Amino acid sequence: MSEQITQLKQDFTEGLSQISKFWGFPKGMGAIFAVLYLSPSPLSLDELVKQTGLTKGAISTNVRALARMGLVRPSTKLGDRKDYYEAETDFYRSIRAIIKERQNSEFDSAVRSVRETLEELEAGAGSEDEAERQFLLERVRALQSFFDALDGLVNAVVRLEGLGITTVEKILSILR
Amino acid sequence: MSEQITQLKQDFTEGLSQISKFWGFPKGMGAIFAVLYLSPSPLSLDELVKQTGLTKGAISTNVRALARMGLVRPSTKLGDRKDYYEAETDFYRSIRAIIKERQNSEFDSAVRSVRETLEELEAGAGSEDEAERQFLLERVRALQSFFDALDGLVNAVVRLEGLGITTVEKILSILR
DNA sequence: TACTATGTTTAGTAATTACTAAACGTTCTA
DNA sequence: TAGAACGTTTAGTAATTACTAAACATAGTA
Repeated sequence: MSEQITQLKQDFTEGLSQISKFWGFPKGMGAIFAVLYLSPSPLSLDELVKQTGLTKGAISTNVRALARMGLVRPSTKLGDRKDYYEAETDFYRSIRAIIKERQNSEFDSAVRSVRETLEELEAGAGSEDEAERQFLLERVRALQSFFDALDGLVNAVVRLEGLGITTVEKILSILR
Repeated sequence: MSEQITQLKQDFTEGLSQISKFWGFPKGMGAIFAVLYLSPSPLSLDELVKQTGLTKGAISTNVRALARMGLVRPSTKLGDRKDYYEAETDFYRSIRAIIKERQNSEFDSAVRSVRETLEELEAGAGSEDEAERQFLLERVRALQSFFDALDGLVNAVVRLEGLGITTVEKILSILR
């Protein structure tokens, strides 16, 4: 492989690592995805070890996380018991998977806790601090309805089969 | 202030701390915002120290970060040289500010690096590994156009003056 | 059955990040 | 000008996270 192409791949991998880190994922996860994305065929764990410089353990955990997020697909070769992985190339599909994955996370439980706060506030009518309670009620309600709007949007996206460029463009046309 | 309300505020603060952490911001940032959000009037740094349990230093840096993100607004009282802060209650406005803020970050430079990879690939026509080059070109191009689509969406949102529930609902109606 | 090839888990380490405590700088007031 | 009341910066620490190395588990093969 030419010097230049090796260099290009390295730069690209570095870039995706940064992006990964930026979004709160491990740097190594970005690197693994980059290597898979630039490979024309699925790669085994060992090949990933070679190409990323990470150890088996790190690859193993990160690649499975990627698979859960739908950014990577497991695949197998007949008569070969190695696990192979390849990059998902339909990013819109991945986005949906990521969102779905996140819905079962601590994020959702945190959002739920806001709703609980709201419910308790609503239940506590007529207590001593009525004025304050009203104020809090209003604020927490506003936050909750913001979360609900986001949630509606996210769910709509997740339910879609074919979110693609055209859908994005339709949205854009509304926004102008 | 009643026992119960104190408890509610604490739970709420805890919840926002989690959410903050989940999105890759410091836990303390969420706590600061929560306290401000539940306060009917702007709070000084010292009051924030009391109510969050963090130190002046931490408050100082975090509250300024919040201000840059548009989640919090500085305010002043006449004849009082303390800095006061209050929570932004229009979340759609905050979202826009956050996105804007992020545009000048390492994220953008990482995305730029992908574009550079692409340009180099395009420039390198006719080298030895023509087949591989073509393959890489295709893949990197696809990623780039995905980024472009996202970028378009984000920019459209940022440009909007009044992204509100109605806009979100319009989007939702398309998506169904 | 033992051996080999594989992926996973675990215990410890390195690196990063968020925070504290205290020094510092600035501005107002006496 | 000295002192007080602030907010900011800094140097060090605690807490968290991502990783490594190696033990482990499992399944296929001789």
